Amino acid sequence: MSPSSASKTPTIQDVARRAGVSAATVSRALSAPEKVSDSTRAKVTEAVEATGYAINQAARSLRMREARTILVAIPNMGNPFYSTIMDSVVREATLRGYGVLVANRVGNDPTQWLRDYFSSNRADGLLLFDASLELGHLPEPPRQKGLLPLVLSCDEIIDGGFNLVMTDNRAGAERATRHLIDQGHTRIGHICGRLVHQFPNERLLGFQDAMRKAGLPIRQDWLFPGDHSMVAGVDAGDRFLALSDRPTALFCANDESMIGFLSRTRAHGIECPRDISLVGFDDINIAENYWPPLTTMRQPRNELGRVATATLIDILEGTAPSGEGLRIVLPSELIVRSSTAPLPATRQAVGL
Amino acid sequence: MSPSSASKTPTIQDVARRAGVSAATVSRALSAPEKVSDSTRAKVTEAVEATGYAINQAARSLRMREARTILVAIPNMGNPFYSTIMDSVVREATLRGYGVLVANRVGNDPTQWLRDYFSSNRADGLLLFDASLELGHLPEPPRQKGLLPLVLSCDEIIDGGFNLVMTDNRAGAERATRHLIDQGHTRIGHICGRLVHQFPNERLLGFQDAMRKAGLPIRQDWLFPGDHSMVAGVDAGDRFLALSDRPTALFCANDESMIGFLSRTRAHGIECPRDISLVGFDDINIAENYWPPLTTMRQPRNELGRVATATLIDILEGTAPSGEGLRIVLPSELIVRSSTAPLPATRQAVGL
DNA sequence: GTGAAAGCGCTAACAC
DNA sequence: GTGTTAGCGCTTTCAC
Repeated sequence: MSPSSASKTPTIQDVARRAGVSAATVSRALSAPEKVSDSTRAKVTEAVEATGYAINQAARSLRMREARTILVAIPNMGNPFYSTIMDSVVREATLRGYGVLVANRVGNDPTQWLRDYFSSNRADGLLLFDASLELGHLPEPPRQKGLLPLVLSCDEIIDGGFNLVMTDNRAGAERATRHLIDQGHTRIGHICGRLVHQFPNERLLGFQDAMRKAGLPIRQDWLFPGDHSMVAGVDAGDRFLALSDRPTALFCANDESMIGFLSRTRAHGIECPRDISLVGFDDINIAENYWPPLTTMRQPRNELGRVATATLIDILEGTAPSGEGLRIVLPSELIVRSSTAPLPATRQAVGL
Repeated sequence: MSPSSASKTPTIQDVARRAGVSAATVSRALSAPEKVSDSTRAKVTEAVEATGYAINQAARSLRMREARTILVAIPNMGNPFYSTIMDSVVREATLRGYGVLVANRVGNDPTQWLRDYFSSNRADGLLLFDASLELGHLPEPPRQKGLLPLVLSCDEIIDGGFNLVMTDNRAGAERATRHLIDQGHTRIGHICGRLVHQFPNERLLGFQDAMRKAGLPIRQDWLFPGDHSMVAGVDAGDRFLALSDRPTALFCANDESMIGFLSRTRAHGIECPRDISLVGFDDINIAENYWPPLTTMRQPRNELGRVATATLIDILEGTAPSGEGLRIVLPSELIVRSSTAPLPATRQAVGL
């Protein structure tokens, strides 16, 4: 395979020598083909193939002061919702010639661990999944050189200055809740997502919107705290079981907490949708094959990942529309399966 | 924040100037503190903090000919099994000072996409999850300079030369099947994992081991083809439903295909474990909260990710035991939940 | 359209 | 122990 006797990986010099041109010309032929004559380009192309040359990214990064790499920060990689997004992120980034680095928070300085990636020239931009974890700690101003955060897919409310790509959480939550109302339910509760400093997030707001518009009361004891995890759903199930006066339907901030709730309550004889109707959010892979199949708001995860990545790279390359507090909102979609059912007329009559 | 008026990110020269030493000394103080006097070290430390210096990885990589980065190749990132492993991979790598790059296959040359990462000096080593996708295409010899593959968590059978970190798939599969046998089942089938070139994989082998030892027949029409996906499980469900003579229990190559199977067959009135007992493999997060809660072989996913990463880095740094066809096998564990039940005596009596 | 030369920030010989 | 020097492989003026 290796053409020359030297076992080193070929450099641009090797290509240049073989093509009978200078290294500068090879560089140009590769990154700006139009600046080079046809014959030269052909010679270089041949030489590249013959030598098996691949660019040394480290050298390029050093010289160009850019890593051609984006950093993806995920709070909880095990979450199936995020892991699916990752797929489209990596795909889009690869297509555009960017590498994808993954970061976990390690250590206890919430600022430093992200910052280091940039100051050490390892990444040019940041894709932050789920704002709750880090947003408050991000260095100011957020858009300082080399730190271009792009937040996506959070249901928290983000104050300006950050570039966002997200689903229409509030409208989606309202749609989900309305589905319950349309089915005749009036006694409706909510398993909440993460609340930052007790502030309502977008999905809670959407839930409230729907309830208010329908003239339905929002009962505090039917508002279950949560954090998008399955155990939060299990906890909500416990609280539900302890209730003397129970709702007949629940809007869950995401599918995982819904699954936790279902699992716990079913173990205590509560049947869904016979005894309780549930709508979730996300439409994770398993939603369709759970029992019962989950009614849920589908987020366009592939689009989310693709658009966020494309936008970030556009910003990095200076081709983004503006780069100033961009806000791209993608629509969600109600997927009706079997975890919701009309409230039986009998129960409706007696006010249950 | 920025101490000097220049807005550039500080270099090692800035630190040197501030500490009143040479750049070489700063470099030494940082990477080999024992080679430098106490007082110098103190001055350098102070200067680093004052300037907010962070090393430029691109420059370091260029100079050292190593990227301090590992590449993780995952065939299907959406799979909850893999995404959980990723978490421990990133954690361990970060602890050891390595970055984690994620790769997806893009384009159609199965060799090139991985190779490029190394020849371009972007990654020093490879963590290959699931061998089926790429192993046959990996360049030979596999352990050529700069290409140190480490394969983990595949249930395929890998011929030597690769470094493996994996679960005891064969023994685990045998254990799972034995659990079914212990419950009185004799009519047992299997939803297969990926078969490479029709060769039995380790889990199929383990299934066969258990059946053979128990003197039970392995029926071809109860061996359902699969690929670890949920739809494969759904397909298996269809085949099962079409059977005139059905097994009473199934060992599923993984939890996801088990879930697909459950979902499809339940929609047709088959109740688990009343009508069929099922054991899976993996113990994915949702296994506990599925309905019924899944009996399954737990893989030590965190350990898998941690050990694989640690081993890879050990190899890269030359501190691994050998680096020659290493094979680390981690134990799996039977988790009994509710998807399996003893075969009712009545059905047993009539040979069902 | 192409080449020569400089330099990105770092580390490793080699002096002292 | 510490400084000086060279050079990793690339891109980019600046000449021609």
